[in-house]
Amino acid sequence: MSSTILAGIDFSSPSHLVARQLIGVTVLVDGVGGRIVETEAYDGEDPASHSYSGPTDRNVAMFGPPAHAYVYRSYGIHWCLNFVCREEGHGAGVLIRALEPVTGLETMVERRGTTDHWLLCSGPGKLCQALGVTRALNGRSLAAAPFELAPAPPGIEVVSGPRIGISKAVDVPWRFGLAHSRWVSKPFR
DNA sequence: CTTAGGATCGCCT
DNA sequence: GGCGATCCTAAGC
Repeated sequence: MSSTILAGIDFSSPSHLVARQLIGVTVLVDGVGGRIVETEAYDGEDPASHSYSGPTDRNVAMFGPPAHAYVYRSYGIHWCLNFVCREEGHGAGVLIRALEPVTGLETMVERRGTTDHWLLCSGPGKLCQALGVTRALNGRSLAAAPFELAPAPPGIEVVSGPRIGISKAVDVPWRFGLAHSRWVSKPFR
């Protein structure tokens, strides 16, 4: 079996721990990407999670091996990227909500149709468009191309708060962000 | 500044 | 038929 440790993170850990550790990690897709500044954790026992009611055709990747991608379509329009974590079969993952764009700026601008760098990756749907993430990457290993992960630098300061855009478990503080970052989808308070 | 509506797919009741 | 782990645009205050 493949290792669940990537970029210095043990993806077999509970989702909220992985979500916190992912802040500051660099993620590239085909060489385009940046530094993760915002994540949200979801868990198999979590009413707000897609995996709460068990596997379906859409969410089956969440029940597969950790350190793999779960990509789903949101509101019929956007793609959203998750990193599967916890032990296999549990159905947990971390939603990647925002990046600080670092590499491949020209490609992101072209894909997003805006030259405003603040709008390139400041939301789960936006960053998938900027990085070219689609269903084609669903279930793929994060340890292999086109994915490329690099560890976070030491001394990262992480803040947390309630998750965005959900109607269940609204008070669970499983949204994590890089402190003071201007690249998040919405400010923390 | 805030609020409202449309786009449109997969899963639910 | 309804409702999302969203985003964009337009209109109102």
